[in-house]
Amino acid sequence: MTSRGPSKRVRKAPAERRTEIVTAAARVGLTEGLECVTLRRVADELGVQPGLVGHYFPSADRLVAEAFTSATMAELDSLLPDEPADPGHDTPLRTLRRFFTLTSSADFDNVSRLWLNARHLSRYRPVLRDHVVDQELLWCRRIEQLITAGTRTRTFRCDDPWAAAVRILVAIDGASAYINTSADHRAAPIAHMARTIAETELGLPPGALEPS
Amino acid sequence: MTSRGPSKRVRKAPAERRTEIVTAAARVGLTEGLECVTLRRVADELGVQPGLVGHYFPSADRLVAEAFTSATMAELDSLLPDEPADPGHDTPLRTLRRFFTLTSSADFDNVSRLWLNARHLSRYRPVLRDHVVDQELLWCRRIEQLITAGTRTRTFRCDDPWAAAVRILVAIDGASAYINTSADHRAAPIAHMARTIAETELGLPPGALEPS
DNA sequence: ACGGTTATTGGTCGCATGACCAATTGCTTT
DNA sequence: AAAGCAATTGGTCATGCGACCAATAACCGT
Repeated sequence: MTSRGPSKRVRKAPAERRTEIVTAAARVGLTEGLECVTLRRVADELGVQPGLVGHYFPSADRLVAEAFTSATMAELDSLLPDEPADPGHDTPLRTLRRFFTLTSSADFDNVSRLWLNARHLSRYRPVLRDHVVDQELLWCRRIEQLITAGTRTRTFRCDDPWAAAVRILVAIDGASAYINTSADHRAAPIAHMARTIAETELGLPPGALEPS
Repeated sequence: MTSRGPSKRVRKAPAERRTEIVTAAARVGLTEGLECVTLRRVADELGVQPGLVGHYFPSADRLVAEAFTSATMAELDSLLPDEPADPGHDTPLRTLRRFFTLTSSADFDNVSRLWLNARHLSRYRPVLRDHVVDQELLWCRRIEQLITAGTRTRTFRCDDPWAAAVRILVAIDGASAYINTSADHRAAPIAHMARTIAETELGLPPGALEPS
């Protein structure tokens, strides 16, 4: 962690410090929830005085909003890299399969919690709300692109890639709505629902998107 | 509203006062959000001192949890009355159709917000969490019963009513996750998704659940 | 009519938050 | 080496929260 000492003062370039703050805030928001992203909490995450965080973010709302964007942006890039590294090997089918494997894994739980968190908090915080809407559209577009690509290679059959992307995300968000309350009874019917819906939306045979 | 006067003291039977408090708390939770259900807010909703609310709810957590249960319980009873008033006229198909009409209407928005709110807050509040799980199962069972009834009259064709009920609710919850952030782009593909899924789950022809 | 029970008042306490600010000190430029 | 800029400190302030409690007054049974 950070040194416990009497706080030797460290001076950094504003840009660097700013991203450092946002990154720390994103970490807190992802693991503990966005309501824990406070000036004080982020400050001692960095071993710094609360006033400093307040200096970079005169309004705490912006900090929360940027923390959310930072976290979800990073997650999206890990789920669906914008440019596939190896176009020959990373087919749309393979990428989508990997996507469902990842979003079904327990590592995605904190991300589910974050989305739930942000969508609720958007009720009270307009700034956050704007960021959430942006990210929702971004995620949706990223999936749409993937579907469109797969349609061109005849892997998928889909008339309206945008609508398909929207519906796939609805299924994922619906399933992850229970992340904090999951009763075991519901687990089974839910587990593969998003994957199944995706298969029908894309004209794939059942099981085509199961992890290989 | 309540009188503004120097608060003539009114004494009520404990049971009555208690339900009065819970009802007021439910109203606040439904319209303003569960984080607004505070001792003070509920107290002046009733024109009463905060200490009184604290007297009936030594832990504020229970108040929030009971407010949620009260609100969702009432809503469920209005959506799917436990005993159909007229068994000859209220067929399962009709009831389900009405259910989708109501859940799609704007009057349901506050309920969607409440569920989203509660599911997120459950992350931090174990007592609320238990109540949410109970209500989730209750809503699910109520739909399962309806499906089972419709299966007996050969209206629906469905092997696993429980799984069908779960998936229908996932679709509804998925769609209502965007209640606070809805970008218009997504509105169209989402609108009828739950209804469509229900139709396929129950072996109904497309449009069978559209409002008549 | 009266006394006792208890629902209700009206206040206090400690804590956490965001906002704000003067003083300090590290770094860069001259 | 000196000066100036600004990143950083370390504190204050008002607000809203839950918890707690002694005093009060409304209602009941006698």
